Amino acid sequence: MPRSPQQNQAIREKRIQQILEATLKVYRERGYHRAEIGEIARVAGLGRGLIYYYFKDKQDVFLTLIRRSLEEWKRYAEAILQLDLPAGERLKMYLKEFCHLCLEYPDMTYFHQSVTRDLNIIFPDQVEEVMGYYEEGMWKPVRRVIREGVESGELREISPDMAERVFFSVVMGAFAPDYTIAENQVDDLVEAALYGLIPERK
Amino acid sequence: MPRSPQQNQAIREKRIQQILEATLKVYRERGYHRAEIGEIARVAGLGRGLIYYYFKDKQDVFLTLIRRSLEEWKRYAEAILQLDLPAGERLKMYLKEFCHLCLEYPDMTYFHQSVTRDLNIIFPDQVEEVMGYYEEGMWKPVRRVIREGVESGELREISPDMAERVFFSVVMGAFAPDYTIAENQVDDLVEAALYGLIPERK
Amino acid sequence: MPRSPQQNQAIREKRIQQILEATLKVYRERGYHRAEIGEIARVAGLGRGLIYYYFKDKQDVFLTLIRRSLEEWKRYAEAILQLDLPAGERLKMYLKEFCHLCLEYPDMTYFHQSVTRDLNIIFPDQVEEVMGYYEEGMWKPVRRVIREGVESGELREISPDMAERVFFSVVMGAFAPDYTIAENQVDDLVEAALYGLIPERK
Amino acid sequence: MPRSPQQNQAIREKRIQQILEATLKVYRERGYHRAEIGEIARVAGLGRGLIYYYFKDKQDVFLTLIRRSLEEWKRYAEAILQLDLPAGERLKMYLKEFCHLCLEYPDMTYFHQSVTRDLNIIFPDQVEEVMGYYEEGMWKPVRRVIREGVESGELREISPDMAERVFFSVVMGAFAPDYTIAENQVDDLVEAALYGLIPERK
DNA sequence: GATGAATGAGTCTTCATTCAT
DNA sequence: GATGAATGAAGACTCATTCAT
Repeated sequence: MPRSPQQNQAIREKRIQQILEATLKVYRERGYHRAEIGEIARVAGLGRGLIYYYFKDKQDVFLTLIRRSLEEWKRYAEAILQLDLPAGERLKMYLKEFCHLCLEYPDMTYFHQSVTRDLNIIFPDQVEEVMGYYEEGMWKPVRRVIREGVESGELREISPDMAERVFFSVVMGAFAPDYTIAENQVDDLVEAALYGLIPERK
Repeated sequence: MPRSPQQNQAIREKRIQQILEATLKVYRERGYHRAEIGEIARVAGLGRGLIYYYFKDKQDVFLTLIRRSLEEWKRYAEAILQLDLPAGERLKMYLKEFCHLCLEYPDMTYFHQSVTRDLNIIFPDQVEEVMGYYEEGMWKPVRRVIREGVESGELREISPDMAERVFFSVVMGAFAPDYTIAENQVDDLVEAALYGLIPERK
Repeated sequence: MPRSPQQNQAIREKRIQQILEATLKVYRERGYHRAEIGEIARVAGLGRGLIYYYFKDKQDVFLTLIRRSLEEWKRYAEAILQLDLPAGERLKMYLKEFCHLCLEYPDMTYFHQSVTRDLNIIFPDQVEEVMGYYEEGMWKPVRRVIREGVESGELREISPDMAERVFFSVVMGAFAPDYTIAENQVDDLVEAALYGLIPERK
Repeated sequence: MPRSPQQNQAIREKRIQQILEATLKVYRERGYHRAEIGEIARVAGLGRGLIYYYFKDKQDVFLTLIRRSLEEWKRYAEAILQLDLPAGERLKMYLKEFCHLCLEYPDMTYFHQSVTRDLNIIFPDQVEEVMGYYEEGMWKPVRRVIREGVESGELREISPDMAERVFFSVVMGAFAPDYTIAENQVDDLVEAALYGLIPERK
């Protein structure tokens, strides 16, 4: 008695989820090269061969994980960044939300930090493609708002590129693997990112 | 007639340098796991076996590279941080110097950024030891000055830990593999790190 | 449709047997260090990687071979040594049976002789463990009977330790690699071991 | 100022001795394959290359060690075995002397025991040659006396081959790596070898 | 859809041997 | 005679990927 197409589709989606979640866990502990497919299968509670039923190869698993999670984040981010508020306010909200999610999903946080840094190693032949995903899901939404802020005079007069860079650096640095800020430090961090370390200029 | 001990010592030191420099290059292109010893040897212009003559194993090559470069940097950093200037000034000098060196030695910069992020993967059994090297060579010298600055009121009233984190995050973020600032952006970056993105608080 | 657990278990057991038997053959011709895993796999008719699927490493293959064969021998030996006969008779039976088996399975014979001699070289970190297997499977069953024989006056009045040693030495020596006794010499050997070289004492 | 031929000869002989002694020590701890030339040189207190000045290759070192030590033993053994005494007495003296030397030079004892067992592994192409050295230095001198003893009725009526085998087995077995008899057990051992385990035949 | 046994290419590492000095 | 730096062939081990069931 074969399954209905709907049942099959549901199974497919569920399996893919299992695999991607297991990938995240294993990657966190082992990094890309030592994240064995067999271990991912084991953690997902599936047979090893099934991964190759749903994905072309190891890279494809990771590529899919990146693509899916960025699409989701993009929707989330744009909901915040398109609110009807001053640019600075929206950035602050975004920053805080970002921090809270990082704290809630540390494996995902580590994954993206690490992967972005090692793109050319993990995807030597698809660097452009993957960078495109990040550009689209992570940078572009914020970039627009920063530009608005700089143009409207709300943000300091440095180049938007630089502002963007500083903005993200502070955030990413707050979730380094050997040091993660605590929930109650988020506000301070956001302050520091937006207003700097030194209070006044002469 | 055999070589003198001095001659041998000179050869040894030279070879170790060759190997470490080759390691840096290969790591930049391949990352830890794909940085094959054979490739490192080839780039160094040496036989594969020689690496094992000078180093216990692959990890030891990397450990030595970390240790040596941090020792050197520590001497350099302390020379700046112990000048007779206000804390803010010293930090600014340090930041700029750091940026210039990052720009001058991009392979070394990438190496340390990447390695610190993947400590538990590259050195699963020596995380503590390696973190100790970074603590000693990178963090401790700056930490003292930041604390001074916070205590003297020169820096904004956030916890020194946080200040330290922000400070380093900005710097490190400026040298991400897919985006490195240009020489003439250094001053802007330093400004942004120290005075933040938003000029005035209400 | 996947294989049933029973089918898998059967395959596993069969493969392990194949590997252990191949190990015995290759060891006989090459010794431990030159017994390459690749050659063992070839002789077993399997892929090289499969050995690492069933065993942790090369040592583990040998350890398993030792453990399994000694367990089997132990059962066999105890069946003889617990018969209701005088100690001397039981030892004679045991000796003869031992000799016959040595002649029937010369690779196994060579294996144990050689391995026991080189324990500290083959298993530098598990000498104790492996010696324990031999103690349990080989020595202990005989030791009990020898002690009985000495206590009952059936055996000459030397220390049981020494008797045990002589007993085994003779047996083992009869199967040296460059000289193995023939089937029809077994009785003579047993005689000589039990009654010595010189017929009478003054 | 070059050395005289005599000085050179003396140096040569001394170096060869150093190397052979070091070989014995290292072999004891590591076995043939793990007995590295570099380690032998280190233990001998010489440079690694010097070994290849005095010996053709690794095998040659071991071959020389075997040849030299057997020549020496042969002279020693024959002095005993040609005394004007009954065969049984001479064998007993020989046995005791053998045991004492084994206890005095345990590395040499282990060496010969182990090497004879692994001839075909260590010298795959020179088995015959090396077996010849053992035949000449170890077996032949004793064999003659055993034959005399059997013919004169002094030894039990088993084949001389078998007697020879038992004789040596007992001796060799007494110096297994995990069990070596003590000085004061030598007499018991000799007794057991010559008179067996069971005192009387019905 | 699902499983896990099977394979072999790719790497690290060891070590006998050579050779410039 | 003597040294130790240098080499590369050989072997253990890992792991992505395939495939019979």
